Amino acid sequence: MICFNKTSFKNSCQNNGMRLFVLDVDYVIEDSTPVIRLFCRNEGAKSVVVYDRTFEPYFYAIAKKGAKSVKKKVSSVSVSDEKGIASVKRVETIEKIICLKEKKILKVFAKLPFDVPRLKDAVATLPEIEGVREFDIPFFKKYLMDKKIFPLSWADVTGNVIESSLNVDVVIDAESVSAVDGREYRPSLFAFDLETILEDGANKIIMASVCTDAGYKKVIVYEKDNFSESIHVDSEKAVIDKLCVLVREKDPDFVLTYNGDSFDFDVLKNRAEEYGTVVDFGRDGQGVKYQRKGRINAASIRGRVHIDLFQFVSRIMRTTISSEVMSLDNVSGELTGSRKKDMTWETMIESWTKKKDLDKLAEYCLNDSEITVGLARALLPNIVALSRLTGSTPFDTCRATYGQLVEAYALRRAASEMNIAVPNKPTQDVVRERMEMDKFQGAFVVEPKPGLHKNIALFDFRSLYPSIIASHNIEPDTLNCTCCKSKKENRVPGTSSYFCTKQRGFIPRLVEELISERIEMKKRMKVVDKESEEYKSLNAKQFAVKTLANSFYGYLGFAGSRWYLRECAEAVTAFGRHYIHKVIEMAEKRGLKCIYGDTDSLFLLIEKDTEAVARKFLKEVNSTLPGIMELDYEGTYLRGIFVQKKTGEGGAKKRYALIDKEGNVTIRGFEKVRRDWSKLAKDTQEKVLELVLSDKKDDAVEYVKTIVEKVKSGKVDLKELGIYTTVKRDLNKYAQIGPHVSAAKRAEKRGVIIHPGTTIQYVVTRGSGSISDRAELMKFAKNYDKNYYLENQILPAALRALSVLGVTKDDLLGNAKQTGLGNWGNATKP
DNA sequence: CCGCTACGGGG
DNA sequence: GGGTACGTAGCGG
Repeated sequence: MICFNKTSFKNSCQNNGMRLFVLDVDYVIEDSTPVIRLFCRNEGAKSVVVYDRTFEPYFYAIAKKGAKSVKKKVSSVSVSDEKGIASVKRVETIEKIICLKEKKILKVFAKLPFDVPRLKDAVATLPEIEGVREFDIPFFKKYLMDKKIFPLSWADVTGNVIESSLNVDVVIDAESVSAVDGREYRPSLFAFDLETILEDGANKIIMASVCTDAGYKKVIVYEKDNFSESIHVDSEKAVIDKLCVLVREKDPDFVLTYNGDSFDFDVLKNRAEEYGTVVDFGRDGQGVKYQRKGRINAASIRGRVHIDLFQFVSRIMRTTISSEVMSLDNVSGELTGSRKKDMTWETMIESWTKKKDLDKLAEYCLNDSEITVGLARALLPNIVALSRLTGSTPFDTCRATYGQLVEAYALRRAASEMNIAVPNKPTQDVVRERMEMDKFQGAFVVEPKPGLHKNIALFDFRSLYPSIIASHNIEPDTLNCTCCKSKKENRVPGTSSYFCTKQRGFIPRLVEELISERIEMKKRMKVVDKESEEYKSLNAKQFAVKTLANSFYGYLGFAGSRWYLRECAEAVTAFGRHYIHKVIEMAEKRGLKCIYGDTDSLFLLIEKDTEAVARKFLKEVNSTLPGIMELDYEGTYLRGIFVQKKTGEGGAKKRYALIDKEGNVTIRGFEKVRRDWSKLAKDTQEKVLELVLSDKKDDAVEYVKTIVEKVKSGKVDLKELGIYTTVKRDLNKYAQIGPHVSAAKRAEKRGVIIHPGTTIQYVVTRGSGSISDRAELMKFAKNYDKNYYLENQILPAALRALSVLGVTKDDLLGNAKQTGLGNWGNATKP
């Protein structure tokens, strides 16, 4: 522990209060009392934990009209079951807003957070009670809301220093805790990464690397190597122990991983258990804890924040990132420009089993940690801004879905600012019911006019759905109100529903505020130096605000939502279709053809004076749009290929490729980066798109022909034809035998051991039977099935881009009388 | 068409 | 633990 003068701290804390930066929050039970723990840094970057014993669990109960002596009855409620006895501690009468109206309701206190869900059932079943509220909000969240404390912001704390077993500089027993402004504090960062090898069904640790934002970089290894940054220890166990020592020594606020929740921490925990040791990264000596969060287990470290960047990327950034695969290599390459070191998985295994080039392996391992720190620098401003905006801890923010962001924000604003008793979460049955309902009509899509187009202007509505929610006052409580019944205003297009025009709804109010805040931020950003800290922080804030505003529409139609109403979500898309129709109509009146439109964007063909005509059109459209609705002109593309991609419902989905004046190529919706396609197919498709966009269709066809010839000749390197998949379970537990399982099973018969978690690479070989019958692991493949690779890989990938230009399979095959390679299907019969 | 299964990232 | 929460492509029936 760092040497620290507790006496001076004590004086300061009692007299003036301490200013503390809040990193994380939880609670424990001590002497049958809930104790909130705030994990903080003070202004001198010392680690401080605040104990707050003053916060009591409670929920609300709403009495029926005319019910008598309700308060007394509720006060005497008590539950006794196998979990023990729980009694209502006390009851207060307070005023809260429910469905836009102020009401007197009961605030029912309990002794323990755990008692709340039990007591609320007992209270809810009383004949005098109409309903119960706010029993379903985690205790620590309720604390943050009621105290108006925001994570990653400052709090003023007074109290007494106490002794504790926690591994921190000081612990305070708080008398008061309140939010306060403070300077920017940058949490310290510590990334780590493991390299492992699968042995006897377990992932064993080969080495671990660490990298801090202060520039400390090391690799912990237990085999000899000459890498300059290696720390040598004598066993796998020693790697774990040394890693823990480094974490405690560097004492970081944030521990960073890429997929640590489901990989690195999982491996660490399993190996530590094997050796009877503990992954002691935290401040309580308890090791890593797993918190179930839906599908994943979130690895949490008491007193530090484990940020799993993969979680944040795959949940929140996914729509912002153009790569379809959210691997560290792709994501880091796109966001920071640095990619992973080139090392195939096979090389890695070979390096380890043969103990050769271990220096390179160590260097590769260290690079992963360095890249993770770099990626964190790019992403943390967004995580921080979202935490501050929604009031969620960074631990929760980086693992949140869009729905959870909205819920956290709305809960905060409603409960702690607007005195609203928030609606309950739906029960499982209600969620299921909502999900089983028929899908409602979604956005308007103009089917792409397939083909290669020139001089394309792109327009889109600025924040279409948020603007609609705000402009038309859309939320459950304003739908079909009694006060606006006789009016014709604010009707949902194509329906008889309407939204109130007299009383502002809670959700439209929040959304409108978010939109106008963002406009202010954007304005400020225009006059601020782009390299400045202010600009970067504004950019992160406007991203947070935009993300949140855009999520409200989804939340209105999300089955798990507290503010769900199908009619509201339907109304939003109905207004959306109405507006985009209107713009297309205006374009067509002016002779501008719409070649593709989706939800809020449209591509118009403008043959001559593209820019000038586009700007004039924009001005005309905007003069007709109501309120805050606005169309933007995004720019012009020289050429674009548009393709139809049939999906089950709703027709065409985004699939197009564009090239602008500078030669920048944008590709959307093609499968160029999916790993279940062979490299040859992906490369072919990319090359074809590039050639077509450069107006070289004939060259593209010729190019594919050369590839086809190469495939037919049998001379393609098998490495180009491998298809990757992961074997997820024991091979005998698969009910459905796909090609990869089949290949793995065959390999097993030849003595290869394949455990769950192994990524295999297979090739479809020549012979008879189904594709599964002929799939072989790369290392056993002697040849390849020309027919399969043409039919299922090269031709579909190439035609995806070329068929819209009238190119057929026969064109690519060079002639129409292919007989030697089997059945080509009916579609291509001459 | 529906219903079930497998998958994501990591090594 | 103020309970336990994904979304979807792809295939077989």
